[in-house]
Amino acid sequence: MAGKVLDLSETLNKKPLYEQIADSIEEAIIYKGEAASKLPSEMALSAQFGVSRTIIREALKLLQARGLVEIRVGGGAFITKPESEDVSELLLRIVQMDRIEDKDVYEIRIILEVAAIREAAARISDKELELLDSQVDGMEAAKGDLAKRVEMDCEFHCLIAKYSGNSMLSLLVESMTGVLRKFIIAGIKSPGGNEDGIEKHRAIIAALRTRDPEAAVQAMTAHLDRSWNNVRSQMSLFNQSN
Amino acid sequence: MAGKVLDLSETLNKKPLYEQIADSIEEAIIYKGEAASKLPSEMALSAQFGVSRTIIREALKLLQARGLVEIRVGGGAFITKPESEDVSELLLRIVQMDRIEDKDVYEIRIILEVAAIREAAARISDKELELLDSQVDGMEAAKGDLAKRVEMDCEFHCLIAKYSGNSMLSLLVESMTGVLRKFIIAGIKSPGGNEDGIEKHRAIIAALRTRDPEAAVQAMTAHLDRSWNNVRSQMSLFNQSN
DNA sequence: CAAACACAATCTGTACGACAGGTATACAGA
DNA sequence: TCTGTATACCTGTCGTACAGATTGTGTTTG
Repeated sequence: MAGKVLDLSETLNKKPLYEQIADSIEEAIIYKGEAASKLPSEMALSAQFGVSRTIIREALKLLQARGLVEIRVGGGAFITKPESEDVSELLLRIVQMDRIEDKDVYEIRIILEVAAIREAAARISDKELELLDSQVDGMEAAKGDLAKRVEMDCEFHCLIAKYSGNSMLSLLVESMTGVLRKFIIAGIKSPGGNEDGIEKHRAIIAALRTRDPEAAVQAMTAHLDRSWNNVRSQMSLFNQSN
Repeated sequence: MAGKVLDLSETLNKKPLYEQIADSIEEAIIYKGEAASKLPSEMALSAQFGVSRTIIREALKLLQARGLVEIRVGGGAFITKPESEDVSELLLRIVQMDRIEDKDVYEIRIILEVAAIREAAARISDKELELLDSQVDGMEAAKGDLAKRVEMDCEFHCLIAKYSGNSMLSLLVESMTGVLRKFIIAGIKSPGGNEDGIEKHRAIIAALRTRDPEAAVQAMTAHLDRSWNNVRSQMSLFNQSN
């Protein structure tokens, strides 16, 4: 009679406290949180949820890995939006652990970027074309600086995806870029790959300028096919000499 | 003169201990770990790395969120491979927080699945065609059980992606399925959507059986276009009545 | 008056100890 | 041989304590 009442909610909530708290905070972030705003301190959250600071910290670690918060030492936890970079990291791990073949990964690049440029060609503005121009100018200027050259190359392709007008497509292309970076580097390092790449990028812009989707697709396909050949030869060389 | 010697290693290692430990364990998992194998206990890791159990626990939380380990109460931490489900969760958060439009998301589905079926048509085996048949049989049998019907529908599309022979494409289609689930549900719930879907799936198999890529693409496109119309009308209804 | 410096409050990082509760293994008994 | 129980092991949770980083404030100085 005087026994404790069975708490069924606890029977179902097998999940440890730190996960429940993490999910609870995540929900609050997604539905009510503004980016860059500061979360209460660990002490405050501890009091607010009625759990120890340990739990709050472990929950924040989960959220940090989910890309939802950024924790600054001595500063606090700030809300951040998960980005394509987070997707890239995750995909990269899967690619490595599942030993997904290079050609399979590169083929996705072709599928996505061809789809992107097809849509971009029909809707790109003059201003956006100019931005692409200056991007290639930057690539040419950074011809000697591999890191910068690579970064601007990646940005070029991401820009086209952005100009497709499809945010999801843009997100995926950006995510794939993180996975593809090693290929892009190999392509630039391959004999003549640096100059050839720049030339092909200009051809892509020229095709876009005609607003003819199929011409743009063809220019992009030509670039990616050539690039893949360069990548393959460069990487097989690397593997042999390694 | 008697000032402390600058410790450059510490200058570079700005990252907190728990992150360093997490990265260290991650590297070990990726390069030397076998799936399902058990990690040392928190106490053992604590001693091994020379840090407190607190740090180990927080590091494990990071790895848990990265999809690299699964922590069982009283059992221990086990190595797991990150899966498409993890990608789905991440993409779903981004889609929600960035308010990416439904049509943009659905369009990616079309792009990926059309690419998948094009490759699958050229290489699918008789046995795989039979498996697709039985999958649709299952969908028909589960016509009344929405949850099961949805799951088998998703599996059907993932199977085709798998039969494309491209692991990366398969991964992305599976990941997108997690994001698209609400659309698939809406499509089935729309008037006639359930039966129509099953019929269209059979048409897809028939097209695949001819091994004609373009015929298969057309069947898939017809299905996805029709489905999208159903989804839109169903979701706008839902939104109005909500 | 303004700028730079110093101090104080706040917050995260890290460590240690303790106990509850879940899991699995090994041993004993039927 | 099978079953059930006891035990060792392991994660979950809590509390305290202190170091180090950051930020804001107030004072001092040019």
